[in-house]
Amino acid sequence: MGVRLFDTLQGAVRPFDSREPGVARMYTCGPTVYNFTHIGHLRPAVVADVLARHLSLRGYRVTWVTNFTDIDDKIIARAQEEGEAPAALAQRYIDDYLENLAALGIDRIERFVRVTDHMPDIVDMIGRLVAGGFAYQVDGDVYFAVEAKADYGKLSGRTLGEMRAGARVEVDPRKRHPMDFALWKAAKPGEPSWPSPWGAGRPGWHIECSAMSLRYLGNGFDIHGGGADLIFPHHENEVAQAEAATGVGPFVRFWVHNAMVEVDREKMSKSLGNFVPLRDLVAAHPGGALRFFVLSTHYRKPLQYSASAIDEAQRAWTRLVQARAAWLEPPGGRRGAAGAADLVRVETVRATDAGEPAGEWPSAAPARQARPLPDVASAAEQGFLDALDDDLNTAGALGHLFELVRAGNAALAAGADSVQLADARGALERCGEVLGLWVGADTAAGARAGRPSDLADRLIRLLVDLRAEARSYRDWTTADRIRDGLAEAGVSLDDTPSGTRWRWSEAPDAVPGARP
RNA sequence: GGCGACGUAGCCAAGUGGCAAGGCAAGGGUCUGCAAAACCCUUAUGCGGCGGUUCGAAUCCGCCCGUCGCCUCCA
Repeated sequence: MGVRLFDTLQGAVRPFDSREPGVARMYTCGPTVYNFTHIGHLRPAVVADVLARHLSLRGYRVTWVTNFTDIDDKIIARAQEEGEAPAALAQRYIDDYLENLAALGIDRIERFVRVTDHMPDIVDMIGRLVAGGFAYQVDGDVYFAVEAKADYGKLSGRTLGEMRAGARVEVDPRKRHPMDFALWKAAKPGEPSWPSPWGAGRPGWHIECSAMSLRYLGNGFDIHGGGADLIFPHHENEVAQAEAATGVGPFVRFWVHNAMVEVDREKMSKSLGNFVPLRDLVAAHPGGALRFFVLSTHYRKPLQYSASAIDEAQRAWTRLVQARAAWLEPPGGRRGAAGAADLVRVETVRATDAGEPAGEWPSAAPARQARPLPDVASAAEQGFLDALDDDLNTAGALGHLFELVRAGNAALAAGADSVQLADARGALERCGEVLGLWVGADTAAGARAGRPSDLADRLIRLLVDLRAEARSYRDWTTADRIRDGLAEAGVSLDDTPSGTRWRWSEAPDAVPGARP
């Protein structure tokens, strides 16, 4: 079927086709770095990361560029409040953002670009706009003339006449049209500035993304992503600038926008002050669990944030992680080969895709039927990938993943060993990897505690063996003491008919030393 | 006022013309020395409301109610 994506400009899902076959070029708008990153910034990054991973899987070489807006009015204002240089303040929050990306396994970004590193590109582009009659100079400022671009408003689906100019901000009387926006702002005394033909100043907000995306990805690149709150005016203005400057459209083939993260049914945002710093969440939850939370809702629907919603997501995520661990190393090791095939047939109520007579509606639910686990696994993986193809339907994809988990766990409970579970385990591993769910799953607790994991593994194994010995003598006091002590140290034990398996507890609170 | 999303179980959430996925929570059972984990069973004759189209509607159309976003801070 191929990948299909919703494009904001056309307002519909359509098949993804890139400018150059086999290559997908993507630009996402990063944060303005004047405050801590919150989960609202995380959402577009996770969505783009999954999109990048999925496109790679579907055979595209993915180039992904994202930016930092590291100079603007808010940064200057904050820096003055804090008595700090704007560049230093920006760097602090860039570091915060990068740390959070790393904690979440967002590792497909090929290039981070900063406004302050691209002044020549920006000045050059503004110059072209002025020369082309799309921009004009007033004092030391340069404005884009929206009336010079006949299709202005096409991305956000509105016309100049429909907009209430000045509804929230007083209109600058020097502008020719109220909607005209700044490309270049003259520097006030004491502000950072860069030279330009119009005098010392700094770029307006929108021009940077046009200039940098054109430089690194070329005109007509494939995907431009970001939060839905950027559609107007930011992306609208980007389109206008870029198409005015290049004279050739379209600037971007697919505009991909995620809906907002909300708190108490209100958008989370830095300006409303209702945000939770991402670093706090990262300290308390594995990256994979946070990704699960974001991906459990389709990216074009609002996502309600709450602490309990995160906890619920982590519990669900833990189910995936535990299945993955259990299938790799069932405690009993090898089993006899006799009757092995029966162990991996699992009950399933899902109707098979084949077998329904065409043109006839089934009148009753199909009877339960046993299917070989490898078949269930490949069907689940297929369903998972089809869901991602369908405009990145991650919530639907997760449904398929849990069906696979139930089938695999059932086989495991019936006595299947790691060899018999290999297909299911492989499918689970691959699917989870596309969503980046295994971040923090393996050694989360151990690594946080800063313990050499080899040593910890050996000591824990020793205690588990001692407990097994105590249990064989029916010495329940000693056995329970070991189990309780390990639990306190963040290690959970799973007794099964064929032996005991241990794992790091997913609750970081239980791990001494996990927090600084 | 304009433009655009959205409303599915106690909660979260897929599904966009033909059997209402999945998860969390809850209850019951199996397993266990007791637990935990895992497994099995149960939980929406109904998808915000009212009309309409259709053999058939959560899905298409109309009206209404409600929530959210954008209309130069924003991911």
